Amino acid sequence: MTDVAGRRPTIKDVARHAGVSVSTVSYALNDSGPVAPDKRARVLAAVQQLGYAPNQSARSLKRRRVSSIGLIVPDLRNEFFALVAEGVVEEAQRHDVTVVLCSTDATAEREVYYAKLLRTQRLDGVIYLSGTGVSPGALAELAAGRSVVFVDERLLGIDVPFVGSENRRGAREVAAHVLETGHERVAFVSGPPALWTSEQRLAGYREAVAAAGREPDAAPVVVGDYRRPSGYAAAQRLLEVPAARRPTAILCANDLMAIGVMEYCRDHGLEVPRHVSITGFDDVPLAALLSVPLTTVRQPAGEMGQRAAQLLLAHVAGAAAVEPADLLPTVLQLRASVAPPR
Amino acid sequence: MTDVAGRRPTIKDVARHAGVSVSTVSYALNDSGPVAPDKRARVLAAVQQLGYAPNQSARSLKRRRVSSIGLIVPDLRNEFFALVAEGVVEEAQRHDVTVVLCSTDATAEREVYYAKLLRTQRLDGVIYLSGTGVSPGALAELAAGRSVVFVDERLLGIDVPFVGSENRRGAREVAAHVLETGHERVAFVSGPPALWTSEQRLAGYREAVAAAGREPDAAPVVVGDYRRPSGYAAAQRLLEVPAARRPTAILCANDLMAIGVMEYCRDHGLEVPRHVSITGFDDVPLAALLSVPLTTVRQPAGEMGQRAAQLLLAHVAGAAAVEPADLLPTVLQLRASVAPPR
DNA sequence: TTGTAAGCGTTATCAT
DNA sequence: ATGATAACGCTTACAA
Repeated sequence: MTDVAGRRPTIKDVARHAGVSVSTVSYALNDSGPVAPDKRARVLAAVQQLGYAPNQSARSLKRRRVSSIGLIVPDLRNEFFALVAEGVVEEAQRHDVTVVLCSTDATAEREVYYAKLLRTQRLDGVIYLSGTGVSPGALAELAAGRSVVFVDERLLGIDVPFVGSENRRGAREVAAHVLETGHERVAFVSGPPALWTSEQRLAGYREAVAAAGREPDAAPVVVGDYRRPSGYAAAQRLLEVPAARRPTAILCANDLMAIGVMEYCRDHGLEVPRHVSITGFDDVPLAALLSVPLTTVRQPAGEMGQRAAQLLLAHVAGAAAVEPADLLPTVLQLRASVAPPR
Repeated sequence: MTDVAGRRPTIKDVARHAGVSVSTVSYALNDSGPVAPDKRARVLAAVQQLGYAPNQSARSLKRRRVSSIGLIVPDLRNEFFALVAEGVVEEAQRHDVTVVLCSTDATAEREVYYAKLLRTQRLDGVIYLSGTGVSPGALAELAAGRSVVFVDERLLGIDVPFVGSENRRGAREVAAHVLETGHERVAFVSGPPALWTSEQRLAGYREAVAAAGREPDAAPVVVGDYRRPSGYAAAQRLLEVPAARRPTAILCANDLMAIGVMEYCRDHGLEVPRHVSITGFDDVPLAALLSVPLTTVRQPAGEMGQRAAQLLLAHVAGAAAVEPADLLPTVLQLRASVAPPR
């Protein structure tokens, strides 16, 4: 397959083999210059015979770009992030661009580690799904000069392209739905305070409560962290009170926490939705498959990833330009986990 | 932050700034040669001031390795693969090695595309989770000379390091459990025929059936494809028959198909496990959260990813050597989806 | 149309 | 201990 022993063939080997110069080979392979038909054929044949593949490092060094982008996600085990990642990879593949996967476990430490790493790697761009909301020097630096697109989570104080969905409207709608169903005492389990999505979803919830003319006191908020156990803990705090003060509906800032709440209910003999109605946010595939299918708000996860990649690649690879993207629409998913109280 | 306008600082800039030669800078930064303490300090200061970060393309070109590995997965939306991916990324991070994510949607076409791509990229190695079992030229070529580790799915006819679990024993155990529970008419929904895991799990099932002294006829097999809809379809075929011939237990070659079977049951008024017992394979996190928690076989997904990365990096980066890895143990997870018949 | 040669930014060899 | 300098393999003026 190769004809040179030991090392992989280089463009020089191909040139020699085809009896042409290296530039001709390069021209032929990249369509970057005129090449006589017969020489082109000889080049292609030589490439075939030698099993030649250009060295990307050399190419990147010369071209000053690496044809790959970074993808920073908090945790692939959260289906929402997995869906976004699939969207990104699919779009990147269309442009023969490679995706470097960085999973941070939602820790600031690892987010910073990767921000630095990606800077060193001189990637063409980065798609950033923050799990912490922290915006320390390293991240600002990452964004500086480099092409970065934030997805899902928006970092304040940095002016960077962003792809997200209508968190606020989604939250308002699902809350309004619950209130219209007749619930008097509702509660909200929010995400981590520093995050834009947390803030937006909470705001939507409060708007709905206000629009329904309820006292804010009748709509308490417990702080969670978007993970399942925090939903469980929140349920404990909310439900271990005298029945008269117990909320009849618990709205959660994401599906994972809603599942945590459901687990608590199951463990403590509370039926959903008979005793407690529950809602989530994201509509992960799992949501519809739960013991009690979860009423939630769908974010177009795959599309978000895809659009982010389009946006980035438009900057980077001169791909077709894309609208700077407003907030993508969310869709209310009505399922069995919400019913009138009592 | 940078002092040269427009372009990013190079090692030359650092050298000039620190008043030393480029080789000294290189020595200082890589601990690859002797450097006087004061000069080292000056170099570090210059690096800091200029915000210098070495150009990876140049470094890779020179070093002849890129410090990154490829990860080919069928689909991150399958939690099992997401878990493996997390394991890989975590281990890679420990060695400052970057992971290039390739998601193939379990199509041979995309598997081949990525196999070629990774070859061109001259990655240091590839971790390969096949979703098709195809082993055409491109893949063999990928494996040739390159460091490749297969995970979960083993490709026959190629001698390559492999990390997997005891599929056969796991399947045998769960099947034995179901049979011991008293089921007379059982059925199996297998994975795609070409895959090693399919074949192993089917073999385990058959062993258990034989060990229980049952006629093979009393234990039919329906072919699925490891995806949810194929489980649904299989259930339809198995359950739309006269009650007397209907299996009382359906064993599935993975969790996703088991979920599909459950959906069918839900849609057709069949209670699990009262009318039908169901089992899966993988133990994805979702399995325990289903309306009826699923009896299944746990594969140590994260650990598999981690070990694969260790194995690969030992080859590649001279990391600590690792045992060539036998099959990792599986663990039977007994849950509510199995009960005695009737 | 084709070839020669000058970089791209590192690393590492070899003098000093 | 330090510094020139020659690769690494490719792209792309520029020359022929």
